[in-house]
Amino acid sequence: MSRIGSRTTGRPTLAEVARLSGVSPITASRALRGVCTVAPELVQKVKDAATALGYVANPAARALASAQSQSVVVLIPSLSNQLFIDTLEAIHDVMRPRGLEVLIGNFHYDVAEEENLIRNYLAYQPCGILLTGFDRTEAAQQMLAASGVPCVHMMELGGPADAMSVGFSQQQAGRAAAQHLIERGRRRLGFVAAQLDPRVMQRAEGFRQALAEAGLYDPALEMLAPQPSSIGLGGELFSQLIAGHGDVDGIFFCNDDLAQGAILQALRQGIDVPGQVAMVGFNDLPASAHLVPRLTSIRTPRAAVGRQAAQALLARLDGKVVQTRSQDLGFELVVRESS
Amino acid sequence: MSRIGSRTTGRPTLAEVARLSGVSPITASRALRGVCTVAPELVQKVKDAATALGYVANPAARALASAQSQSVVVLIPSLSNQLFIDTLEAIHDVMRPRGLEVLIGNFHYDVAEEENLIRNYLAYQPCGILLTGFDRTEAAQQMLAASGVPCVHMMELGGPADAMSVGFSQQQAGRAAAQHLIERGRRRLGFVAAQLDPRVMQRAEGFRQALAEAGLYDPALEMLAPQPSSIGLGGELFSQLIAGHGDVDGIFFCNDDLAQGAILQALRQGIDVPGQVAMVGFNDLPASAHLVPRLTSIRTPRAAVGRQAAQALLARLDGKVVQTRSQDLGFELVVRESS
DNA sequence: GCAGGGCAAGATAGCGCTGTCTTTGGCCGA
DNA sequence: TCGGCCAAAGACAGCGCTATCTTGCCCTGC
Repeated sequence: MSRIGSRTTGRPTLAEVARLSGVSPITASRALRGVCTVAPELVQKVKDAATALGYVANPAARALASAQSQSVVVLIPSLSNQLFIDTLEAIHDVMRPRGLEVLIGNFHYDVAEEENLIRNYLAYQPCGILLTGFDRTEAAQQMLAASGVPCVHMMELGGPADAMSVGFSQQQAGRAAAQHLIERGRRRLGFVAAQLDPRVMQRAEGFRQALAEAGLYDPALEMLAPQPSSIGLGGELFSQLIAGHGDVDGIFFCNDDLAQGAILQALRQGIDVPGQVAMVGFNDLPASAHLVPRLTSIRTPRAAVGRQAAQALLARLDGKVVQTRSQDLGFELVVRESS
Repeated sequence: MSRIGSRTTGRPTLAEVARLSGVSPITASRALRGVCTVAPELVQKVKDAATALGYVANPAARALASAQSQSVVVLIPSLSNQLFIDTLEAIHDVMRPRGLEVLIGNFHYDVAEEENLIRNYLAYQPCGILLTGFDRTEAAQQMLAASGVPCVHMMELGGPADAMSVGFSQQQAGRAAAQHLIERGRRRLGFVAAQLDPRVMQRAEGFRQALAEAGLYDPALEMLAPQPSSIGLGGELFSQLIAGHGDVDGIFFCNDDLAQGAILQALRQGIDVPGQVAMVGFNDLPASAHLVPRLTSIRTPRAAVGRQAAQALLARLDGKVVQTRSQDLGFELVVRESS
């Protein structure tokens, strides 16, 4: 009896496509989704009708009927860090062509906020979730497990035995930085870090271990700042470190922007890099190869992490048996002028 | 008769919340949505029940029933440009607390791809769309108009009389760069640009006009490269320009990364900045203030653009009468050592 | 020649929520 | 005291699609 004030959207519906192509709505639905039990000529007819009408399926109706949306949730700790942007872009590039929507949750390095995002995003019934690292609340882990939605963990390796992960060993990367500086004959090695997230702390741990093994570890040469990493902060921390410990002859920065700030600050203060101090950055951001001197850095496969994580998830969704639950994409020490 | 293989999701539904709180599902729905015709004590009861059950509304069902999703589409030309990330983050920060999902479409500076994205994203029945600039296909414009979904245009001003926009005058910004260099006594002024999108070309136009008015315009001093803007490219274009025109004494770069690359290249080649050549960048990216010499740049309100555009859209959705259809947020010439 | 099996296509029945109309009940003025 | 009115709560139906079951057909094998 509802005549007045139609609640319809005005957009063409599956029923109209079905009518135009002379089949039932279900067949039209199957044809458009590529379900293989439909005769090829019918598929063509349906697709033609859909094109003619400008039909695009209503994702809400689809999600409601199938109890699953065509979307993937990505939870990252920050949008301000180039690192995650590269990863995000790679994920987008894999997912979009498959017709999957990417829902981005920025939890600002806060596990409580991440838990909230998980609670809310699970309501979307995503077909998969891409997470950063393994550090989250008990409640968040339980919700994820209870939902049954496939998860892939990015950036770190390890975690629970049944967890899929794509990343590299942050700790090994820290070790590599230390070993490189030691090989270069440096003995008073500093560590400068900001935004002390779990991955930064893993790098710190690796760096410390390598120094300790060489009998060179001196906690006084560590500058750990909780605030976000930035070029300006890098310059400041570098100045402080040098002012307090003039004998420092090598520094590992937990992120390239800190190292870049330090190089520029050194240039300003007339401190010779690498003559007086060698520097090693992390992530190999675009500017690093162009600085004066060019910055030695540990190149991390951040785009590859996004791409492989996305593909691993897709493989899992396609029902393929995923053998390698944990993919180590490694890292690469790129030696340049600063060391 | 469907007993076996329940199609339900296992998640608590509105009906369960209603049952637990002793009201009808509709009342529960209204209570949770904040519809004001529900008695306060009932609202509290319903909210308590929802919390107790861990209820989160199913967005798909909600969108289907109301013919509108709680999401906003943002279409940007690139994720690789820090500019758009800042804008995006600001949009996120405004929308998320309002419970609105942000759907990001990256159209890679391609109007055909943008048209496609619009077609597909309209199927989501978003409650608003944020667009970059005014340059799009006829079909895209028609779809947007036909959909009736409110749009806000970012980054540029002007456009159709009924269009809402938040941005600044790209052309004026180009003029400002030229005027600054002219005031500094520079006479042989170069223009270096990449990623020649409509906004870059507007800046170019403003720059040219100011030069022409001063009788200083020389097309030979323009370097226009279609590829994406980058530090490396900036260094290359700078070298080429100087090699071909040794008398150039001032350069305006359409983006800071180009200018940064040029400054570093100059440092390497021993070219004095600003002694021999003054440089002005665009966007005032984070590194610019720290380079040696510090880069003069035109600071653009990219985060503010995102924030205001988002708020303008929200105001429109709240039914507020929007007076200022076009918001000019201006720009700021930040003079530093490079000029 | 006919039973049985397999497969393509359709009928049916919701998914979980909200727009719309209807009902209920309390309060006011006459 | 009573009719009328308004606000609050509920009944009903349906948004557009797909999971599931059913039907009908053709082919195979004895």
